[in-house]
Amino acid sequence: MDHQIPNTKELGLIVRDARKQQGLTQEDLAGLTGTGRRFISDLEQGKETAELGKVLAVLASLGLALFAHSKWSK
Amino acid sequence: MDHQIPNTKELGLIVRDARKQQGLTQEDLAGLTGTGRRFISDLEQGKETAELGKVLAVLASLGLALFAHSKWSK
DNA sequence: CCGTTTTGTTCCCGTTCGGGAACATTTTGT
DNA sequence: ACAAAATGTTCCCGAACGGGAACAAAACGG
Repeated sequence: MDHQIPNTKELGLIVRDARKQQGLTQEDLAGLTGTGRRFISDLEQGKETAELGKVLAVLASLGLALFAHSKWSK
Repeated sequence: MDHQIPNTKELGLIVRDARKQQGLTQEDLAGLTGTGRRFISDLEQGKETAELGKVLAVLASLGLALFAHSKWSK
């Protein structure tokens, strides 16, 4: 299933859904990605200033692949 | 055209390509997104710690839509 | 070629991240 | 309803972001 990511709030929801679907707690996910529970909480709340690298790590841990689709494309 | 984004380096390349395709300088893009030229340069170089919200703003300015695709999906 | 433009990199510096821990609140299960 | 677990939130604090400006190097065009 594909989710568009227009903003950080939306991303937060996606992360939360994926995490719950896999029966993980925030603490579990934090452990898997080498971050802290605070970071996961902030991310799920849509914090704008979360660091990109860690966000990608979290997504990867959840088995979520990111794609950029160009409208103009080519 | 779709690009996968496994890490920040890859994202940097995607941003740069899209920017050039549209004939924009880093300064132009920085202006469009309300950031600084330094941020754009860092981003294109794959800086891990770039702030998520600004990254999304840059992608939007370039007409790039982001998608999360779940492997397990459903 | 050589001047112009673009980009990479460094500096200063105010602001903020995010880890860890503690506490409050909410959610969950029985 | 109640205890336990999970999550939200605050604090302390070292580390680093990123804007702006300046300079060097690289890319580009005529």
